[in-house]
Amino acid sequence: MATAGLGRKIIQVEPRRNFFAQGEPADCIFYLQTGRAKLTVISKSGKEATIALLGPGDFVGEESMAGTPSLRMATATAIVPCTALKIERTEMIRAMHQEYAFSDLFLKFLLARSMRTQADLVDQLFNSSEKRLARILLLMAEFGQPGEAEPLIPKISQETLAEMVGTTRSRVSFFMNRFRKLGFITYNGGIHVKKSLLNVFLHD
Amino acid sequence: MATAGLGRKIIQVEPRRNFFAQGEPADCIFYLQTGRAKLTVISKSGKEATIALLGPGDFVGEESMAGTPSLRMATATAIVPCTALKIERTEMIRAMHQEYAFSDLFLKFLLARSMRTQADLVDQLFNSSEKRLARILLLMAEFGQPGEAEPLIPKISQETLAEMVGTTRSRVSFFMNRFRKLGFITYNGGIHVKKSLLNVFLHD
DNA sequence: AATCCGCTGTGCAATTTTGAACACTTTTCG
DNA sequence: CGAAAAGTGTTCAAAATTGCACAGCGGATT
Repeated sequence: MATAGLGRKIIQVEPRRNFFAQGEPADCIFYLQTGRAKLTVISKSGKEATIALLGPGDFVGEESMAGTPSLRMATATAIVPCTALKIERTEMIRAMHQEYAFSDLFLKFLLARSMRTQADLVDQLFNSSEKRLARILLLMAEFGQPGEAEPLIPKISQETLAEMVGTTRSRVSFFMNRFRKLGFITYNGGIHVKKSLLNVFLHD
Repeated sequence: MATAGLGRKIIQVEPRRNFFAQGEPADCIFYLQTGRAKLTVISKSGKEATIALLGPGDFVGEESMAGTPSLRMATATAIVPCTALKIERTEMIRAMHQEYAFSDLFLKFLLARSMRTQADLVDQLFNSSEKRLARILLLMAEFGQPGEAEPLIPKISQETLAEMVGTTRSRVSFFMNRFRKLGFITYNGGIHVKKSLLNVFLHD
């Protein structure tokens, strides 16, 4: 990052504040250094869906790098205090042409993101909402503290989970209790996830 | 393409034959020059889903460009006779570092694909299967012959449509007839689409 | 302490979706 | 050609999902 000469514009974003909002012109891209953020979309009918969680090392707002000046397709919101580099479109293009390492970094990110989104789509096409909830719980656990056997998922409302799974809150509540009875999760000031059990359930 | 020195390995793929199949090692990428192909995924339970249609100018098999040698996440199948460049991973990396124009081309493609997949995911999260079918019909019409007022969608089975929409064939049959009664489409050796009407329906 | 407020656990009726049938109609191909 | 295969229109009961509604349960606010 430093060698690419991009260390200039560092910004801070407080929880619940936006990096940008759906519909705004997309003229810059962010590189998240610390914190957690989410990407959400709002439908015409007012429903909200969370389509991605973002952490350190993620780029936010790639749509700005597509050809013609376009608009933000989603809203990026900080969950906890965030630090990020703000990079103008033109500056980003210059950096990518100048630094192999940097363009490789961005390319790898884009590929990873694209494949993850594709996996989400497949999940949505194939699985029931119960399986999808199980999958999201596993992903969130991993997102929190990678590698731990029985991670704790910070604090997240069933409403938000419902947005991510693509279902209703009452459904999430129902499944969460089922998972609890089955011993897949424990509620103890946050959600503890038994990865092994959940994994078995997820893969049939 | 020519300036990047990639014009060597041209391959032909006949309809119903694969560029590659889900689970195989991913060591090369294809650049589709002529023809039509589709990307499908098969679930553990044997269900099939079509997650993208591919045409001239599309890259196929980007997963091979992700860091560590990985596996194909989907199967790419020719729909009509296809001509494509086959590019080895290492060669692709070299070309991208050597030619700005080429790396820009690939980057734009990746961004477009990523955004399209994201839109598909959002569609899946928000809309009913009827709306999703309407959307797929519109996209397919545009994919066939861009710009025409009342395009004809080549030849596609309800089974395939169902795979793309993420529903069952009987449901597709039901909706297609509804659309016909409402004048959104006509069956006349292929499917004629009244874009204006379908658009109105889609956007509430 | 009393109140408000957001989140959660439940119940239930209405609606949507699945999955599997069955009868036809086209296509494909030996 | 004629049989086999593929595709289509339609049912229908079973299952999953939605959309509400309402009650309890902290935690914060005054």
